[in-house]
Amino acid sequence: MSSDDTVLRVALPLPLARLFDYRAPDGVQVDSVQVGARVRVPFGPRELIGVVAAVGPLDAGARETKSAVAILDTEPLLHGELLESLRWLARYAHAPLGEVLTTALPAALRQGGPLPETDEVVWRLVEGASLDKLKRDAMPHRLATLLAQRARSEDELDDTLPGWRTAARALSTKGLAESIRTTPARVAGNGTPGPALNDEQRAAVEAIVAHDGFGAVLLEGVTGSGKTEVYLQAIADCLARGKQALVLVPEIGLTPQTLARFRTRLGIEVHALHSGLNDTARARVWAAAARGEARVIVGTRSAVFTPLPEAGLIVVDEEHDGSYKQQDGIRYHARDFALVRGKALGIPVVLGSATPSLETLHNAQAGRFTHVRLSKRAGDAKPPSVRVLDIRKRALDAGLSTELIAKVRATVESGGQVLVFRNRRGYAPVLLCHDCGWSAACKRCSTPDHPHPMTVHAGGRRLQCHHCGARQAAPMACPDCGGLALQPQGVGTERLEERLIELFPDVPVLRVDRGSTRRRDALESLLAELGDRAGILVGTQMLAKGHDLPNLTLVAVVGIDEGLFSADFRAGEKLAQLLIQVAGRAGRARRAGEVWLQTHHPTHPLLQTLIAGGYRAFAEQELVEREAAGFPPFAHLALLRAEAKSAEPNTRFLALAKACIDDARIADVEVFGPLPAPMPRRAGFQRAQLLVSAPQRRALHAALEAALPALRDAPEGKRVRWSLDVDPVDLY
DNA sequence: AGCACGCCGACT
DNA sequence: GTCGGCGTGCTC
Repeated sequence: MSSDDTVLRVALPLPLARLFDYRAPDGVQVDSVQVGARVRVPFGPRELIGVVAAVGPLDAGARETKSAVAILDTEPLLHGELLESLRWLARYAHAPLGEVLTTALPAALRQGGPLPETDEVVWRLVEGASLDKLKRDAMPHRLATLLAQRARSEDELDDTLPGWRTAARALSTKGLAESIRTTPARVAGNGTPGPALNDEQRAAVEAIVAHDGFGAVLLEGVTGSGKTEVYLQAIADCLARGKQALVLVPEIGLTPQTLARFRTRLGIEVHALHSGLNDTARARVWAAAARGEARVIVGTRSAVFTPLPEAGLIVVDEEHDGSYKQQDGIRYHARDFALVRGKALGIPVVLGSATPSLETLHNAQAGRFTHVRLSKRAGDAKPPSVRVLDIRKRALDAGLSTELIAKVRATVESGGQVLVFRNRRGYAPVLLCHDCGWSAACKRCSTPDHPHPMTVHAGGRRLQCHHCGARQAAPMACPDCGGLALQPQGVGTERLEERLIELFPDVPVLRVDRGSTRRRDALESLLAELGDRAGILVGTQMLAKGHDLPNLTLVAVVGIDEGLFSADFRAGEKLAQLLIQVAGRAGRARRAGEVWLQTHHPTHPLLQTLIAGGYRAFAEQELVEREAAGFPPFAHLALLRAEAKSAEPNTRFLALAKACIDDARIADVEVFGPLPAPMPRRAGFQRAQLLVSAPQRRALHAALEAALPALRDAPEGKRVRWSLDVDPVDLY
């Protein structure tokens, strides 16, 4: 075949489920273009950056074929395992490859930028440099003294001597110091040895490093049992074998403390990937990983797309955490994709949690995962005692019972710290008119049947919708009856904070939620400021993990009752995980911890099971119920969502989808709906959904595969915004 | 997803 | 008389 008939099949960043064919640019041999290289191509009136997905013969019936403008990579940017895993993801999510690649690549590379240089710039003193002329303890002198010990990289200097650059320039002008570019050393560094492991931890490390090839290990360890020590030992072993390690952490788990601990213990650079990085920095870490220079990468969800040419281990910390699931665009689950990659790479994948997801527990019980447990808290820390406080018919003060207030008082008076957990931010969840019963609802998120209340903020002066973000001033008088009896109903973190400050004017009261802690390190500095002093923390689930608070002895859980009666089949699992995680904050040091749980439903089965038997007992029972009800992990789900200004296009489109799936006649596939979404209106859009369920993945995918082409072409599909979510986590 | 083309309302 | 609203159709 002549190469005139050979074209590049390019995946473009478009929601179109097909590839586009181009000829090689003028003067470039088609055969020299590699699959996985980026290309700049003309597309209608504009130009796009795509990735060559295949090089192959021109389609027989093809019409015009344009030429690509330029090939951007001589070596493919994506290749081998990562490219194949991403192809798998595109098939699994029923998403166009181009969109998957857009999600997976750092923005700077997606937009056609060059693979960044990853050479380190290292500063050193020139030979025979004399520091005598430098003013003692001035910046140049301090820098020169550091460099006299050994050469240091710019990154290292950023960490150790802020503002060093001016001094470096001065030293350079004086001919005392110079900078050189070097390829980062690949040696495993000299780590600091950690504490001796207990028997369980040692067994866990052995279970991980024993794998020669793929294997999933569920590391189920109670809070404070030292999971991180196990990760660190397994990573050290991985590094010693000359391999790379990838660690995934939840969105709020990537604190400077965590990184510092990894760095000192492993003794080498640890590359962080999180939402705080700019595009350039992100691309640099990606490049360093792709070149095998980055040996340890710690990152949040999207770090699962890091290339690992010399992979040795993947760790998914807090594997049950909801932030691993991407909720828009390509709806991948980082934990599941980590397992896919681990299998393709032939390396172990560690899933760690104190409260494993039911999916993971089920996999472990089915023998697909190795299950290791850490049941003892490290050191002499004891598990916290739990007390359920029945508040039926009790007077409450800003949601707090008299007993609880007394307990808080006793705790802070004895110098301890208290965490008051309330999973509702704002001042109050509802603004109510006591004269006529009117309550403030979000105009854009409410329907006549489903009013969505606006949350009261700023001590009662503002209203805010937590779903669409709408904000407005709180009305002075009731819009319905004109009465002046408007009252905030219920209690949010803001109101709790206000009341606790009044009750305890002598101790610091810190509120920690999305409203108070917008900046990444704000929580850090708040907690650092508090230190070991007596004080009260009020907050949402942001407080549920991370941060060791050794002096925290009382956790007060206030108002989880809404969560006990949610319609979502996963609500119980999420609540149980949250309660265990929050309770785990208490007493991580020598002082024994206590958890006080205020509820109107002390006999609720979830609470009873959780308190009597812990998460384990809850999970066992929940698995039985899920199996009986035919819910995951005993069935596989896909959710087709549709959104439109009015309800009819949604129903039409989803009815067509149902018909398409039914017509495919795949055994055991069930379709539920079209139904209004649990939140039937949001930001002015009517929302509906269709749930597809099958006991086997294969059947589910066959049904979707059969139905999707027709749905993409159908005119009904153009009148709605629709998306498909395979393995949905939230059915909202 | 963009972007162009294409037919109906309030402005210089 | 034009500027611009967003409906629908196409992109190798």
